[in-house]
Amino acid sequence: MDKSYTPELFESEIYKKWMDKNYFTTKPDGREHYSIVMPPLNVTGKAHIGHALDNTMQDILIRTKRMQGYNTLWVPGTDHAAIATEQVLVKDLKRNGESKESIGREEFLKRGWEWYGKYTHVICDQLKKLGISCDWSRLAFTMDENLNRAVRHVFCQYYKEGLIYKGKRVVNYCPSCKTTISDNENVHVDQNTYLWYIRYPFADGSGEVTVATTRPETLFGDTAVAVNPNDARFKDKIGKDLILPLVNKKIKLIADDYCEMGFGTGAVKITPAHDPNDYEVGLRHNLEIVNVIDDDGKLTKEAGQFAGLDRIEARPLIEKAIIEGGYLVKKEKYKNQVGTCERCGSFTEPRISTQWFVKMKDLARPAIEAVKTGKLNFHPKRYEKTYLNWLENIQDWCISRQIWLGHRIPVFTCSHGHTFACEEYPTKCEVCGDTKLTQDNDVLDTWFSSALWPFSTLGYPNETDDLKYYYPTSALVTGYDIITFWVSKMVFSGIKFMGDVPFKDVVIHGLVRDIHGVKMSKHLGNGVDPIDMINKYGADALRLSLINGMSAGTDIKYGEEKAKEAKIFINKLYNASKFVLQNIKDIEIKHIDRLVLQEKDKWILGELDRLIKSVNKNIDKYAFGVATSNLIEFTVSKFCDWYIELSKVDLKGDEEERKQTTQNVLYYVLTNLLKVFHPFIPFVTEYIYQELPEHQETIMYTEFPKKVGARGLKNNFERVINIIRAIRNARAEFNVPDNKKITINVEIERGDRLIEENLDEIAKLAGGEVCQIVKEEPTEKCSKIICENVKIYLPIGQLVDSEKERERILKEIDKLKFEVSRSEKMLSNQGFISKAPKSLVEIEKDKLEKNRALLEKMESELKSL
RNA sequence: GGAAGUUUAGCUCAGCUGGGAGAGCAUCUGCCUUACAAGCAGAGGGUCAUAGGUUCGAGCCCUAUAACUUCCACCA
Repeated sequence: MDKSYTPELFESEIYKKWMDKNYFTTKPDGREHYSIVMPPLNVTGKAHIGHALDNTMQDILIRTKRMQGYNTLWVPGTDHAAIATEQVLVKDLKRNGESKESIGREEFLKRGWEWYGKYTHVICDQLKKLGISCDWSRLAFTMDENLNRAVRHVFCQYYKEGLIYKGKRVVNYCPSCKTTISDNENVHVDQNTYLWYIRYPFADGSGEVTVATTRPETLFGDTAVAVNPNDARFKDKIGKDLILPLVNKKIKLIADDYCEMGFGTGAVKITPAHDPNDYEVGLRHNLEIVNVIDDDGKLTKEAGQFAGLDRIEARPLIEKAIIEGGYLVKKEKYKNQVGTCERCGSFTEPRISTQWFVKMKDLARPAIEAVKTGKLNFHPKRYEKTYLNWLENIQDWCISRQIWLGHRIPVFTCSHGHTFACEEYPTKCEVCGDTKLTQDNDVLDTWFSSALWPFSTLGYPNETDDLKYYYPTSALVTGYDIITFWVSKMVFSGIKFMGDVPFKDVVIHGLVRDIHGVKMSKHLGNGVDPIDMINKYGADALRLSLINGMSAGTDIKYGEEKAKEAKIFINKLYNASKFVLQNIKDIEIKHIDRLVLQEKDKWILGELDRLIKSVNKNIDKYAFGVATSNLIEFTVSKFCDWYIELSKVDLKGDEEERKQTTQNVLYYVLTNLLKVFHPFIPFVTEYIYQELPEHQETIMYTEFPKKVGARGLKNNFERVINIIRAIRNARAEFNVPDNKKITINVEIERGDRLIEENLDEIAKLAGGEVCQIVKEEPTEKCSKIICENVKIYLPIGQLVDSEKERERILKEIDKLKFEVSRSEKMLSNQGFISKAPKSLVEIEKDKLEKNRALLEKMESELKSL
């Protein structure tokens, strides 16, 4: 082993070995399965730190379950991320003076495939560096032919059942991406703008109505003004004609409940083409629908002189015209929220258009039930609310997108106007046999294919063995940001097409933010590149730094510092392992139960047992952060700080049996520690494991420890630890430098074998030349400590300052007095005696007794000073 | 407008079914002790956001308040 921990020397080599040996691949067999499908990675660009977190969590589960003997399948995959990819491609074309239209749909798709082919391996290679143990032989892509088939199959199924329909709706439209986007992708941002109050005069000259708007440019699309039917101010005016400013068109004043009486001016302009509510109003009142914004976000000819102008640039010009026409009543500052496109950030426009929809109500119901009945569980549970709230208020799902990349809607129309959906490309019309067919131009929302992910990747719609065996999957690990986007869609799709939930547990994690808690973004340049971290600190360090201290479902503040810290810890583990290995060369490995264990051995094994139980429990609870902090705590504060130091006594001693026991315990503890650590930091644990005597081919397939296989571990070795601590404390207090070895004299009660057997250990760890038993206080000047029923005399010569000694004892006495009075108070409380658990009362009584005795001793010490 | 989360040491955060406030980093002191100076030993540092309540007992449970964060939502 190298002198210090250098992950770059072995990580990629180990990964290659794992891959070469096909350790990650699996197929159905007789065992119980544990399966996860990886949230598909976007093939745009590179892995970010969130991917690292998400996949590390999955890997922890998979590796643990694999070691526990399950048949573990982890399906990796990528997503075509249509809108984002299309944007990149279009930009590329533009650079070469080309466009989508100029090269045509077929050629464009070809380039898309080329692009995917080129970049898929980039992100996969990055994840491989992370050490994740998914079955790469099953790498799926949402656009693969078999997944395509699943999409078409599902679409047609919906279509046949009448769950898919084409309809007119006001939907969010991004003029920059030139496509419809879903409500989810429409991000509301605060905006400081104005509210324009505009006067709409009655046609007959009998006054006017003032309306307020934040979007004056939509005025050209107004086809009515609405007031509340109960509003006394307008009651007698309802039905009269108003003159639409600038256009000079007559529109009616209508009454509709949608208009709230107390709000604004009491009158609202109705623009059915550009506002979903107005559209509803329009339907009720049979209003004309006038579209004033075109595909490019420019005003249409309806806007007269403003036609062809960008809708936002036109705003001040329209304002000017309104003022000049004498229509502006006032303009006031106003804060509101506007929709922006999640991908490109430009303002979206609500626009009436014809789109494909999935009827959601019936699909949502069983998905809601699944959570309510506990078939599907969120971890942490509070995210059920997000999920339920969304499903319970579900709107029909707009699934059509006006782009080219993606799954083209499998709906065909013949020249006679017959329309039908078809799974495979049809040769003739289903109705009339006409062979002149055209396919719908739109493609499906990316989430339509992602919704099928848990079963499409397992072979659906074929009834494959994989599907029978691995579905439903065991857990889904993802961020809370896509619960509504994705998780909910998988659930209702799974229930609908597979008859069962797609997974039993949904494990939610938070977002990785920068160290100040700000969302990482390219724009701010505050992102931490996981590959950078791996290169600098190793994959294990990156993994550990992301997981350690993480608490379920909450955001993580992350900075490079954390990876550095993690590496420092792993270095510690590495060095401890090196120490063990150096000291167990050529030993005969014995089963732990066959050894004659000393008290310190029992102590560390007892601690190990507690650790193993805790790690098992916390992995089951998906509390990985707790598991790692227990692991680290054990490694540093139990194993390294104490046991390894203690072991040196026997390793260097001349009692062969003791030495062998110690060696075996070291071996046993390290082996088990590596195993329980393996799911979290797979590389270094494999690396060290391979150095151990009697190792197997890989640590990956060793049994995950459940408990320590030795009996009678309970003991009170802690006494020795406390004594050592007390001596160290006293030394520090009297400024005895660590390199000054002293004689430690202990006066013990008769038959205190624990102390008798650990004199060398006490000497070694407390900076003693020697630790010896005395019958009474030595004659030379000593500092005296009472601890754990042992009197300790430290002959530290001139350094003993009787004033200091007195202070020290007084401090001790104060503490004891406080403790005693605390116990007395508790025990004199009738409520406590009668209501608290008996064991607790007993413990308190014991404490009181002990502390009283100790206090007495200390006080007599003080007197003797 | 609705909902959720957070508030604990200078910083980043743990804290189990309620039973004596914890870790890491930072700071200070002493040590290059034969696994590790990327280290070891020791120390200081907290009105657990505020105010009530339940309880023998509250960081933890309940109610209200404040600040911050996030998600959802079509109010001109």
